[in-house]
Amino acid sequence: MKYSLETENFFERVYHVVRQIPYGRVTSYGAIANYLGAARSSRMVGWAMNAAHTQPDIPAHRVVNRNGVLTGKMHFGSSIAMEQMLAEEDIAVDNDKIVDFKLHFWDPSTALSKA
DNA sequence: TGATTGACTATGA
DNA sequence: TTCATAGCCAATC
Repeated sequence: MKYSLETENFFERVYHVVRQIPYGRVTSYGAIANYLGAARSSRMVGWAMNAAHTQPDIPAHRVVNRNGVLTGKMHFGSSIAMEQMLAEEDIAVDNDKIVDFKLHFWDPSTALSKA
């Protein structure tokens, strides 16, 4: 079968960025999309994360929406699995939402210091 | 091939 | 401030 190199590349980029998320930090789909130059394609990041389940090294629990809400927690098998993993990284989660999200927020565009 | 969906975000009321 | 709608692009049905 045939894969779209651009799409595959996009997915790879998403995985790469997510892997760069340091311990105790989180980021948003939009931030990743923005770093990839697809700020309007934040949904594609979510789609990539859906496929990220094929990649065991993807800390998807560090990726939330712009409000810091664990929108994808249901994709971790357990509804509490995601917040538990975040709790292990000293990230407080209240009502499926990261406490002081902006303090834990990690912007790849800034952290990776794009050229 | 065409229509619908989706781990989102931004804007308007 | 909260709710509803539009836009985005790719994958799935």
